[in-house]
Amino acid sequence: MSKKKISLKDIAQQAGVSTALVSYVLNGKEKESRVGHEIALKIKKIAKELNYQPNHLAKSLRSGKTYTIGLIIADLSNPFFANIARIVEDEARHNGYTVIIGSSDENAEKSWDLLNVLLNRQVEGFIIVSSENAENQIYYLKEKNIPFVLLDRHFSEIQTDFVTINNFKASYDAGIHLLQRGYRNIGMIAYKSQLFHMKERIRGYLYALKDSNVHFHKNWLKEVRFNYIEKEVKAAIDSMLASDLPVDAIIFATYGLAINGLKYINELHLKVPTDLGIVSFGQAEGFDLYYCPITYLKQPIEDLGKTAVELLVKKLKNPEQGMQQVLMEAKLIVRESSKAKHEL
Amino acid sequence: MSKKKISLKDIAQQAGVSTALVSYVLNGKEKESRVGHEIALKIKKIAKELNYQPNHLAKSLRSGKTYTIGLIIADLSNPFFANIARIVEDEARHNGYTVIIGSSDENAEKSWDLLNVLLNRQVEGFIIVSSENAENQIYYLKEKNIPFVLLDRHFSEIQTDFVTINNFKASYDAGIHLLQRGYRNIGMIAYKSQLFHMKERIRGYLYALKDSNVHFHKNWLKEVRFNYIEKEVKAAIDSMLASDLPVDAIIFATYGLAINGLKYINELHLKVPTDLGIVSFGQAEGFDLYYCPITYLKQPIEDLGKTAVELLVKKLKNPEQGMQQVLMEAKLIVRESSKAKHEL
DNA sequence: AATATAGGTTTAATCGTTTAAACAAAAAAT
DNA sequence: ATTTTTTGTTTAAACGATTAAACCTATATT
Repeated sequence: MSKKKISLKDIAQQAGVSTALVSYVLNGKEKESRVGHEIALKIKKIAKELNYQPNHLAKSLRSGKTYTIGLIIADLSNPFFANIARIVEDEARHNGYTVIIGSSDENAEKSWDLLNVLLNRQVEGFIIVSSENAENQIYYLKEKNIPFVLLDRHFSEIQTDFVTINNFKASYDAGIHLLQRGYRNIGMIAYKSQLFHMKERIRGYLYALKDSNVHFHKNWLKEVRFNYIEKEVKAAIDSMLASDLPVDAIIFATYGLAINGLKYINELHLKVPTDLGIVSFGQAEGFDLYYCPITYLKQPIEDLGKTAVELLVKKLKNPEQGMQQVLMEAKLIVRESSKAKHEL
Repeated sequence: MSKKKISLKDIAQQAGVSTALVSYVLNGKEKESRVGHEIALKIKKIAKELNYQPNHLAKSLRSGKTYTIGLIIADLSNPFFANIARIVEDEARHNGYTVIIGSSDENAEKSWDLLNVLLNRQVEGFIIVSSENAENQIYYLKEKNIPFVLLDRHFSEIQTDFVTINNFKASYDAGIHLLQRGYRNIGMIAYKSQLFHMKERIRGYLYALKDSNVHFHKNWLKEVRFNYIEKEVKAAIDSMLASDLPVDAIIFATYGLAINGLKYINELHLKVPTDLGIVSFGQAEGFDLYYCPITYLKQPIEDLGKTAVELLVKKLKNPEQGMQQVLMEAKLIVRESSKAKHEL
């Protein structure tokens, strides 16, 4: 049934010429290589007839270029990242690259695994949404001079190419927004993480309070562990509310935290925004479904993904390309959950 | 900085032997090939020292096996599919396979593109969450004898391997559930689609009514177009409610439909489940966030993904492997949105 | 007429592996 | 002391493509 794969040789045989000619013609080098017009036509015809599909492996082996990039995603089950993956794959393909995606599931060890599998596969470069404790992997890539671009998350202490949003500003904006709307005791729930973007989100929050002369109460900031998210978010909220200076608004540093937090807020029969104002990072349909649409920081997903590909491709085409770092703005989408206090 | 890649040849040189020996040793064939014990150790040591990483391209070219499978996903931005992708990638890697993922975005043409790119890349087989109108692609693969497994969606008129849930039964269960809870005028919003799983969901719904001797009112079933989902879902709901036999419950045939529908139901200030009982296919955090947790059909995501890989790998290892078709059960997770009428 | 140039095609090396087959030397069997 | 067997190693072809170089032949230039 399935006839064997057609190779250059098969075409050459049918046409009664050497494989060299076939290669020249099929790669559009008939001019430079002065292939006879007749024979060129014949070769093309036969190639079409046999439905010739070049073997990418052979091409790559010979040329040293695989036109493949590795995409390591911290958590593919997160819709934000899944969307990024979709964009990256699409954009890369339009640039002639194929993407191999792996989800590290926020686990540095798995990330190493993936990195090695992909390197074995001769990927030319990486786009990485890094997980925590993966610094060594980044250093490794740097040392080996393997091109890569960090996406969404980067490390302040390692000089690399990256594309992220300005997390400090985004968080700062969120804080200022709530303050302007009349909220005073603003809490933040973030992940306990060494990752720079998370620290920036916290820093932005703190500066918003500071710049507004609101005295920060240490009980307002909660850092929960990824692996205990459900339990610890609950505890965080309990604690924030039980304090002598209970919060009247919460900023969630990620979409996942918000989901957990809002669920618990429902359980407690607290009303948003009457009892608690809410702003969250990330976006997802879930926020639209909440009885009170959530104010959130919208990240330019498409732009982030496309730019990451663009930078990487630029670097692959030109190894001399200098460091490229892009910061984008997140946009605060204001909705019901942060309604002005005086309107409540 | 980055020293050139280490090849078998380099190791052979250092050890003062031929590449053949190195290959034997590094592939654990020292026994069969009677390699000297001493030299074997030496080779291993050098390989480790130089941190030798085999070139997968060369291996594949020579052996004809790429240990790569293509995963074509109808819509990677859908969390359900993103999760499937994550599972498939993980499971495949544990079986020694690498996955190249592409999102067809419910577009048959893009799906063709992907298919060809992946075939060029010499993938050994496919796992496909098919989009509509992709029958020709399936026939193509069959004709070419290229192994593949359809996942989540399959075509009733094409004999293929597949792994899906029993959509008829799931939908039937949802219908019966609502009827038992006292709802009488049950509507369904589905996609207008030739895809078998969608037809099955509709069929299950209709049979649930029939078997319960509830007369089906043609205004209760709405099929909306994917590309006009927002507008048409609204129109569907309006129409269902305006009818002389207005619905008191709705089954959404997919997660995406539910999101849109629930948003609109909020806009209309209708209360779930008092005004409208709800059951939906699919799962996502969004459902938990709704003021009234949504009753939904939970699909065994992990099982689906793993089984698809399993079937494909089995087929790759043994081309004689006969047709494999697996139907799994979706589980109805009962929550507030379908509360018994008499308890309201 | 001898030489240079252009036109058209083939040869052969190469990329990094694998592996059947050939080869050589030592050990065992005659 | 031969022959056979075993053990250890190398050779070389193959996978499917690319491409510099070599090679013809015919025409143009001197």
